[in-house]
Amino acid sequence: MSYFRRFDYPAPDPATLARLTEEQRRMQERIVIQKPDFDLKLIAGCDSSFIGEDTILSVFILLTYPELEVVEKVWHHGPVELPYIPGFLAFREAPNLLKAYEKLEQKPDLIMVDGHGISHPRRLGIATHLGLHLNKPTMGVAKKVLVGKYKEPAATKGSISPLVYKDEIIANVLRTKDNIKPVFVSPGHLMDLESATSIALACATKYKLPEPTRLADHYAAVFKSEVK
DNA sequence: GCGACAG
DNA sequence: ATCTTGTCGC
Repeated sequence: MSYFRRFDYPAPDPATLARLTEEQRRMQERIVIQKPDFDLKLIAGCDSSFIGEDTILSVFILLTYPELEVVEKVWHHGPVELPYIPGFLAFREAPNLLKAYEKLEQKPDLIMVDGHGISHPRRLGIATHLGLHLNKPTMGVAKKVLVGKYKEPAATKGSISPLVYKDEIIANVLRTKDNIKPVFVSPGHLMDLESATSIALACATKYKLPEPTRLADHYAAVFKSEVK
C-alpha cells in the first residue's frame, strides 16, 4: 500500500484507504486528456475553507472569459467525513464542492480547481476527480507540488518549467507574476496541458493566483466569516 | 532505510 | 486548511 503519512494528523484506516485507492484506479481508466473543444465563454473557480474540525464551506465563482468579470457566486457548507490525507483530498472536499456547484444557475465551460489535476500519484487530483463526476472540462492550479520533480522556471511572468513524474510531464510550473513563487498547472479532465497553461496565464492579472482561483479563495473567507 | 507529502 | 506578529520590499 502506498499512501502518504505525516506526523500531524491521525493515521487513516487501512481498509478505507485500500477502498479509496481502488476507486481512484477505476476512475483513472475514464480520464480523457485532449484539447478541449469548447468555446470558452464562462469559467468557474472553486475553493473550500473549514469551520472548525468538521464543517467544510465550498464556493464556486463564475466569471466571463476573457473579460474575467464575476457573474455568479454560490456556496454551500456541510459536514466533512474524512481527515486530510495527501493523495485523497478529493474524497474529503469534492462532496461539498459538488453541492455548491449545483447551486450555479449557469454552468461553466471549464472549472479551475484549487489543487492538482493529473499531477497526482494515480492521476486523480481533485480537479480530475471533479471533472469525472461532472463530465466537464477541469484544470488544476496548485500552490505546492504533490509529486514529481522540476526546475525553477525563470523569474519573469509567463515562464514555465515542466513537472516530471515517472518520465512524463504531468504539469507545468508557471510563473504568474514576476519574482513570485510559481503555481502548478495541470489538466484535470477533458483538457490538455497546453490549454490549461495558456488559460491559467490568461487569467493571471496582477496576482499570483489566476482570477477564478483567487476570487474563489477570497470569497471562501468572506462567506466563512458570514456563517461564523 | 530515509524523506517527500495538494488542501 | 488553520493557528498567528512582526517585518521586508515594491
